[in-house]
Amino acid sequence: MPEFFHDRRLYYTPIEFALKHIGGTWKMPILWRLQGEAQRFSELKKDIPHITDKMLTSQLRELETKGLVKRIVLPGTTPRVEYSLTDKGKTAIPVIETIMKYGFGLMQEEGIEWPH
Amino acid sequence: MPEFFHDRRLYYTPIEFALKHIGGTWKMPILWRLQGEAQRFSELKKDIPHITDKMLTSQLRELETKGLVKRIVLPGTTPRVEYSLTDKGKTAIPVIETIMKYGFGLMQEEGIEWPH
DNA sequence: CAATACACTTACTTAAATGTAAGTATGCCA
DNA sequence: TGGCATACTTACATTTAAGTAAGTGTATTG
Repeated sequence: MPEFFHDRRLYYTPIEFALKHIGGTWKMPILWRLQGEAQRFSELKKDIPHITDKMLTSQLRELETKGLVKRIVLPGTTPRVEYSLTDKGKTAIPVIETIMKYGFGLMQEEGIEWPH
Repeated sequence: MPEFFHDRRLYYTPIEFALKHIGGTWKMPILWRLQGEAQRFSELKKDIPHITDKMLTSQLRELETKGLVKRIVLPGTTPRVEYSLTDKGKTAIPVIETIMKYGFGLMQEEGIEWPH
């Protein structure tokens, strides 16, 4: 049977497994922003329109749990937390790029404008 | 605002738009099987473990509506229907391949065996 | 001393995706 | 004539993802 259990869940395909890591509304947009420099919670919030505190926190936690993102509490009095990609997280970037380009292509076919 | 309406729905990113076309549990596995030759409903059902009639029908309908799949009723008495990729559908294949390879990579890291 | 910034958490609700089970029309085959 | 195959549809239940609203603790700023 082409299927497997992992972490109390049954997967049918490698695709499903991949999307468990980077799928959903917010994970890819978050990972995408973490290319290059580490970003603070508040910076991610500013950069990703519509995301709520709760979604940003929960998605970052899941990405951390899966080892794609690293969380670093900066020293100091006021809370300051930085998020960055791990090596594992970096391997997702070309995948995201492929999907994003595909999405842009579909948008173009539909005549959808994207504010650049 | 980097966002747009399409078909009564609000999208925030091209990624979301792309996954509306090929996302979910079944769409990519279906599209993947339609590479090469056209496949009959019953062939797809046999090839895709765990998929139900209802899921296969609904996902094929959505893919048809979005123009990725073509549905052809074969002449004859008994119902015989063939599904194949449109040109638009074919552009999804390299994207799926990328995601699938990424999924295999993640599985390997986790030591998950895949019956080949 | 009150207001604000930051990075969260909690409880609850809504919406979307998926699954279960059964039924349908047509015609063929034994 | 009864059972089976094909390609569906329908009604319903469950599961998962996402959203809403409010609150928390610490510390700085005016």
